[in-house]
Amino acid sequence: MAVTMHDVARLAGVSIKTVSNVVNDYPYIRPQTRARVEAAIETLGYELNVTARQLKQGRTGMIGLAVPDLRVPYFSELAYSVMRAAEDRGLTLLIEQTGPMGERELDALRGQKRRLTDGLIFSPVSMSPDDTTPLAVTYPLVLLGERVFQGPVDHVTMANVEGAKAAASHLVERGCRHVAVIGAHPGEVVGSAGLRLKGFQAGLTEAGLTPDPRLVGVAGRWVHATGAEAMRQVLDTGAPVDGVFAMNDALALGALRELHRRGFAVPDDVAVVGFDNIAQTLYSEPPLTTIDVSRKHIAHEAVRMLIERMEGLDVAPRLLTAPFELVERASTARQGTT
Amino acid sequence: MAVTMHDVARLAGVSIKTVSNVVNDYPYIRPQTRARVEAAIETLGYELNVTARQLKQGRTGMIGLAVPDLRVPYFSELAYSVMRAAEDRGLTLLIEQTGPMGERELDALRGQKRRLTDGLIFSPVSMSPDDTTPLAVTYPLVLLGERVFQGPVDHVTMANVEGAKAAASHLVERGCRHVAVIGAHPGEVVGSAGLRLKGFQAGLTEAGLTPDPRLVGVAGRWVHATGAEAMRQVLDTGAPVDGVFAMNDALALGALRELHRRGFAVPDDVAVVGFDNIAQTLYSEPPLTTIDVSRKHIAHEAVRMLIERMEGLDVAPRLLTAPFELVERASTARQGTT
DNA sequence: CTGAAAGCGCTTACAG
DNA sequence: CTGAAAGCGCTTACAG
Repeated sequence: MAVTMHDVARLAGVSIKTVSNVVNDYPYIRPQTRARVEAAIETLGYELNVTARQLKQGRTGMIGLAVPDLRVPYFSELAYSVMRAAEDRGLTLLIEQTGPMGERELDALRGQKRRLTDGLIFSPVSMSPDDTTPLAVTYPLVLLGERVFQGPVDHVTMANVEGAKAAASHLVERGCRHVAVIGAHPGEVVGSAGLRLKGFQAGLTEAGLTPDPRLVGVAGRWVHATGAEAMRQVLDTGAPVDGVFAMNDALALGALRELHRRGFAVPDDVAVVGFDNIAQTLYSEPPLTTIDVSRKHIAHEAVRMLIERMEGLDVAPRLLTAPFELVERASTARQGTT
Repeated sequence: MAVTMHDVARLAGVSIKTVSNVVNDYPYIRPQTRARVEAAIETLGYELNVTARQLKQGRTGMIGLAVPDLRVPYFSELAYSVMRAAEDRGLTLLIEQTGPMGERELDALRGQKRRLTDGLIFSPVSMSPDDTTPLAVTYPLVLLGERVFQGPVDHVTMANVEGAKAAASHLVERGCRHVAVIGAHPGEVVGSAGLRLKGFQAGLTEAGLTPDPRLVGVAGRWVHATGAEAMRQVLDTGAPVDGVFAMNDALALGALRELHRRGFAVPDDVAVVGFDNIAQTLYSEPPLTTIDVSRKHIAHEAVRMLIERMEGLDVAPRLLTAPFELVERASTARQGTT
């Protein structure tokens, strides 16, 4: 078997309590005792058995992050940020995938992995605001992302309405008069699609423009392919288009591709704004203006709230809204400034 | 405290051994005993304590995957594939980041997380083939990726030379005569940069072309920005260019951008081939021809080899080379076929 | 500042 | 098919 504290204690001539004290940086240890123990650890190549500590302490030091699909840049970048935030707080992050459509969300919520973590940060896709009962769990849980739940848990969301409104305003200020929106989910009002549509239309209305129903492109999933398809449908209506707000960057990149295919110049013929500020928007042709919702901020706050719950904080569910920022790039540059 | 096996045993009127048997699907249990135990589990809401099992069994059921940076699409797609492969074998994957330049590779190799996993799949970036001593570890380890190590461990690599050669041949067959390569690391011969350069030049030579030193673009890191920069430098030499092989897709997308900026049409003026087949190559403008090295295959084989080592297989270090495939898209379409 | 000892909740030979 | 019991390797009051 492996070297244990008992072996170290024996060699150092102390009790295992003292070894434990040294390993855990307990302060009041006589320097020479500490030195003897450390020498013994070195000699034997002792390493703490984390599992035994976990069993005794009733904690694992791990937290879970459940996202739909790591292949989607938004989620891999989110995972990056949450992992960094967790490390900053001395926690290990266990990433789990719930499937592109959230097929395995219930597994994540109540599966055996929950016994491996002290809490969960959960980014839902398929859960309906109508049925929040699966969220009534007995462990610390923080919800992430775009849906608004009245549920019994803490929640970090983003400025969907305000961000979309800023995108619309930016396009109008730039001179656009026929602004399409890509990514709508007809009938959905409390999810990110509904909120971003609402903000977008508010931005147009405030500028004195009337939203044109022909310029609303529907896209169920928010990926490149559906963005191109929705752009195609909008253009096929024959309505004039000189600006596009896509509800996320993947849709925007798909729309960009369809615009190119049809011979539209971006930004001179059509200006485009996305949402999320994923890394590849820096390198699209042209680089994409987008709404940054600060994943770093979201990650940091989510970890902070989760730790508070893990430490026993007992207050009503909290809702935090991360700030946004419009990042201007070439896809909305004014003519002649490209 | 939580409900334990003892509580279940008491309620069901059996010993905890029997409860354990039921929980672990031990076959020979009298049906009515099993039913009583299952009823008790249901009544009490019992859940197995995974940590206690881990301590007793000396295994955690987790394996680690150490990659540099989840924000890089190649690695997030790799993580996706490895997680799926691990799940297929009943293992939980713990993803770790070693930093964009591999700053924390040694931590991953010998840090405390290694006590949380039964083995490690490690994708190194900064480790030198000259010093493989950090790889002489006491736990099951499988190396992933592009460097060739003579080290003491199993290794899954990809067809770097052959894939690059196929890319070069494809460009030549298509009619290119002035083919640039992007991503070279001067002086490096056994890493992926060296191998892909070698394969590329072999492809040209075999076709009777002479590699032009002005057409070798150096790029330390392989990201969009350095790809654009390397493309710029190659074009600035004034040498004619009608084809580009980029050593990975990120470089290719950066090069694509620089070509657009300068007014080159792709593929009509310059054809471009990348390497890796990351998802966004499907949606670039134009979609990118690239070398697919089958992350799914790599992931599956790496997990398989690791499990064999975890089960005690004691043979000499093995080297597996994943197959490749040239994926043709519009960035190398012949004139008139776009 | 340090020691002796209980116990976290399982699994697993060993018996029967 | 099932039970009694040891023990995985720690942490932690409790004493001193």
